[in-house]
Amino acid sequence: MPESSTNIEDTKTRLIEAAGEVFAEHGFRGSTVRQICNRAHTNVGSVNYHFRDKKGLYAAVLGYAHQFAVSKYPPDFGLTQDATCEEKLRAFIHSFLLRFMAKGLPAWHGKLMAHEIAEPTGALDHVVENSIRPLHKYLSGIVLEVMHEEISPAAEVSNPAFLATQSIAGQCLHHYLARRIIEALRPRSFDPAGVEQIVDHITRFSIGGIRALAAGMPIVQHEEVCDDQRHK
Amino acid sequence: MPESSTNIEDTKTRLIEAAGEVFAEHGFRGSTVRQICNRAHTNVGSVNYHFRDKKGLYAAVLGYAHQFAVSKYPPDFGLTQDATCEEKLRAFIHSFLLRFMAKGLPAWHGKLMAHEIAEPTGALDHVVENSIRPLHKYLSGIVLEVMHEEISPAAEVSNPAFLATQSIAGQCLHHYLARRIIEALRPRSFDPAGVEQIVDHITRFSIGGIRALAAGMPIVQHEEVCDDQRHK
Amino acid sequence: MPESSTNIEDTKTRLIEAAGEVFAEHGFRGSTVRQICNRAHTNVGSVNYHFRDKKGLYAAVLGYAHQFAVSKYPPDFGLTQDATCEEKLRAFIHSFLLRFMAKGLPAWHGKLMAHEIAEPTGALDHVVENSIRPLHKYLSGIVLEVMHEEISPAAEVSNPAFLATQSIAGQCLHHYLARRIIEALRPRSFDPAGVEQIVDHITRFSIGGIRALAAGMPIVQHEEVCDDQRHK
Amino acid sequence: MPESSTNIEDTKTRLIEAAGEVFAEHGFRGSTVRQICNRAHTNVGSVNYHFRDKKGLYAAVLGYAHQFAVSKYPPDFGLTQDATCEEKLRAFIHSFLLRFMAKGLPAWHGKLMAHEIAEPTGALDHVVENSIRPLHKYLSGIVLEVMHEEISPAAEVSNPAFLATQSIAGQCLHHYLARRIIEALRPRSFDPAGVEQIVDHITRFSIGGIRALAAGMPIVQHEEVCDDQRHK
DNA sequence: TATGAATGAGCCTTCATTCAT
DNA sequence: AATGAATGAAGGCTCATTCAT
Repeated sequence: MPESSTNIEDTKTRLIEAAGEVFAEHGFRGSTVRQICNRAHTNVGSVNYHFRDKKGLYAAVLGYAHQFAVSKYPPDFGLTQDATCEEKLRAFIHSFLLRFMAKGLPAWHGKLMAHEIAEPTGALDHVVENSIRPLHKYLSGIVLEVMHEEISPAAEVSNPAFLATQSIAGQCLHHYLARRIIEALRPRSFDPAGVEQIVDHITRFSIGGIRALAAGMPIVQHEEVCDDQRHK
Repeated sequence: MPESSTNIEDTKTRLIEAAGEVFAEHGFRGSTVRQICNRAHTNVGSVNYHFRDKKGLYAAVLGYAHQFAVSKYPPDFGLTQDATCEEKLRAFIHSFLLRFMAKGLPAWHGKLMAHEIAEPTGALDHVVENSIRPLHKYLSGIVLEVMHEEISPAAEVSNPAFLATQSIAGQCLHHYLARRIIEALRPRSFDPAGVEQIVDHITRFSIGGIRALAAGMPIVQHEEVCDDQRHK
Repeated sequence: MPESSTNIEDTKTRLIEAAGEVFAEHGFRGSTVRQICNRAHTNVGSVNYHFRDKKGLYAAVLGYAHQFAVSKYPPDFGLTQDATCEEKLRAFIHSFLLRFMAKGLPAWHGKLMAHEIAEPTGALDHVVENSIRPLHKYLSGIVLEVMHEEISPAAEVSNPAFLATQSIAGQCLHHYLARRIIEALRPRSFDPAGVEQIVDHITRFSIGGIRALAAGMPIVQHEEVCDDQRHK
Repeated sequence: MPESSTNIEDTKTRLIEAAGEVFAEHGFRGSTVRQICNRAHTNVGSVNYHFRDKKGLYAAVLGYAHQFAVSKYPPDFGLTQDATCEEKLRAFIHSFLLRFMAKGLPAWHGKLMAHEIAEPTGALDHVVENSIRPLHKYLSGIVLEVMHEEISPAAEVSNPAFLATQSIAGQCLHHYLARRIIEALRPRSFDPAGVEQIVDHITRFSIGGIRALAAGMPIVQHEEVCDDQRHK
C-alpha cells in the first residue's frame, strides 16, 4: 500500500500546516490540539502520535515556517546586480515587512516570531541562530555601506552600526506588533496595499538616521534651529 | 486596629498588585485567579466581587500600570522650561525606555504590554484612549517642531509626522520587546546602566530621520554617494 | 426616629414583594438572593437578617401571596345572591384561572403554587390546609348541586363528586402549567383577553361531564352512536 | 471480553440512564454533572464529550424518555381493530396515565415533564414536535369522532375540539402533577391499582363534556334544573 | 499504524451565608 | 439596626494526554 506510506507523511504535513495557521493566529497557549486536528482533518491522538507533544508540533512548525518564509521573501527581494546600498536597504525593509504583513500561508513566520518574542516558549534560541543572525549580518553590511564605513575584519561591527541595525528592525517590527495600537490611533490610515508607503517611510527615515550617526552629529547642538522656530 | 481600617480598601489594591505581578509573569491566559488570590491573601470569590471578572481585574491592572508608569516617568522627565525640541525628544525617549526598563516597583508595565501585543485581550482599547493617545499627541508635537512644521490646526498631523512618531516608538519598544534577541546577538554589549547609550542613539538616529523627512529627501537619488564608496 | 421603625417593616415588605416576583418567575432554585435584594433596593445581608434564610423568605412570600390572591379573586367572584349552580361554577373557574393568568402582582400565587407542585420545597402541606382545602370544599359543593346530589352529612363527598372536582381543577391548572406546550401546538390561538373563551369552554365541558356522571352513564354503551358514524 | 465490546457504545447509554434518574429526582438545575457521572461510572469530561453540554445530555434524556414511554404504552394500547371511538378514548387516557404513573423502568418520564413545566429549559420544544404533536393529533381525531364532526381537511381542528383535547390532557396530567395534593385532600382514597378507576372517571367525564360541546349547549340555560333542586 | 473514546486535573464563576463595622 | 465586603464550597466546562482496539 503505497498510499498509506504517503498518508503518513501527509498527515504530518497537514498537521504542520494547520498548526501553522492556528498558532500564528492564537499563539501557543491560545491554540487547542482539537482545533488543529479538526483543521487538518485528522484525529486528536495524531499530534501525540506524530510529534509526541503539543510543544513538539510547535517546534516542527517553527522550523517549517522559517524555511518557507526566507525562501519566499529573500532579503534581496527584487534587486538587480548593481543596486545602490539605498536600494538594498529598501529591499531589505520591504521583504522584512512582507514576511509579517503578507496574508495567508507565508505570514506564519512573522506571526509566530512575534508570539515567540512576547512569550518565549524556549524555541527562541534555535530561531535566533538559524533565522535571525544571518539576516542581522546581512543588514549590518548594508548599514555599514550607507555609513561609508569599511566592513571591519573583526566579527563584530561597531556599536553605532549595531544600534542602527536594531533601529531599522525595530521600526519594521513595530508596524506588525503594534498594529492594533496604530490602527486605534488612526483608523484605516493605511490600506493593505499601503505597505509600500511604510517601506518608503522607514527607508527614508533610516537613511537619514544612519547618515546622522555617520556624521557623528551630537544631539543638542543645533539650538539655533529650534530657537529660530521658538522665537519666530 | 490600623490594619482593619486599611483592609476595607485594601483587598482591591492587594488584588491589583498581586495580579500585576502574576499577569506580568504569565500573561492573561497563563495566570489563574487562584494564584492571584493566594498571593493577595484573599479568597477566590473576591475577584468576582470587586472586578466582576478575571478580565475586569486585568483591565484594572493594565490601567493602573500605565497610570503609574507615566506618572513616575513623565514624558517631559527632567526638562527645564526653555528646553530645545531636541532636548524634548531625548527626554521623551528617555522616559519611554525607563517606563519599560525600570526594575522598580511596577516592572509589570512592559511585560503586560508585551503580552497584550502577543495575545490581545481587548483590554488595550481603554489604555490606548486614556494613556497612549495623549503621549502620542505630545510626541507628534515634538516631531513637528523638529520638522519646522507648524502644528496644523486640524486634529490630525501629516502622514510623515505620524509615521515618524511610530518610528520613534517602534525603536524604543524594540529594545524592550526584542531584548532577548538583542542579547543573544551580542551578549553583554550593554550594561544595565547602558540605557543612556540607547537613548542617545535613538535620539540621534531619529533626529536624522526626521530631518531627512522634512527635507523631502527622495530615497534613491544620492547614488553618487554609494557609488563613491563602491568604486573607491 | 419613627422613620427607622417604619423602614424596618418597609424593608421586609419590599423584600417580600421583590421576592414574590422573582420566585414566581424563576422558581426557588433559579432565584438568587442578590437579584431579590437588588430589586428590593436593599443589601445582600438583609435576607438573612430579616428572614434568617432564603427559605425563610420563601415561606414568608407564600403566606403573603395566599392572602393577597384569595382576597383579590374570591371564588364567588362577581356572583349575585340568586345565582344558579352553573353560574357559580363558571364564577369559580373564572376566578381560578385569573389567579394564575393575571399579569403582575396578584399572579405570584398561582405561579408559586405551580412551582410548588412540580418541585415541592416542603411548604406544600401548609399551603394545602390553608389555601387549597377550603377552595376544594367550596367547589365540591357546587359539583354536588349540579349533580342533584344531596350534600352528604358525612365529611366526605362521594367518589364521583371528588373526581369531578379534580377534573375541573385539572383543566384549569393545565392552561397555566402547560401553557408553553399549548402555545407550541397552536401559536397565538388565544389572546390575553381570551381567558373568557377558556372559562366558557371549561364550564360547558365540565357541566356536560358532571351530568354524564350523575346519569350513571356507562362508558361504552352507546355503540350505536359510533357505529352510526363508522358505517355512514 | 463481552464487557469491553459493549463499553464503546455504552458510556453514552449509561450516561443517559444515570442522568434520567438524577434529572427526574432533582430537576435540571438541581442535578450536577459530577453526580450523574458518578452514577454512570464515568468521568466528568464524558458528558462534554458525548453530549457537548449538560443541556445536551438533558435534551437526549428527554427525548429518550418520551420515545421509551410512548413505545411502551402506545395510545392505542390494547385496542382491537373495530373499537368504538369511546373505546379509543378510554385507551388513550389509559395509556396516557400509565406513561406517567408506571413504576416501571423509565419512571423519569413524568418527573421530567413536571420539572420541565416548573422550570422550562427550552429542551421541550423538540419533544413537542416529535412526541407530543403526533399524540395531540391522534387525540383530536378521536374527539372529532365523538363529536360526530367530520375531520376537516384543513390542518387545524375547530377551536372547541382543540380545547376539548386540552381538557382531556389536563385531567390526566393533573392526577400525576397534583398527586401529592390529591393525596393530602383524601388520604389513601385510591390504591395503586386504582388507575383503572381514574381512567373510567376521566373517560366518562370527558365523553359527557365532548357531547355537551357538540350539542352546542349554552352555559346557563337550564336554570329550572338547579331551581328544582334548590326549591325542592 | 492510526483512531477516538476516555480520563481527570484544573480553570473561572456563582452564590448563600457570615461578620466586622 | 443595617450594611456590604469577605468567604469558600461547589458548579460546569476545557483540554492535553492516554490507551485499548
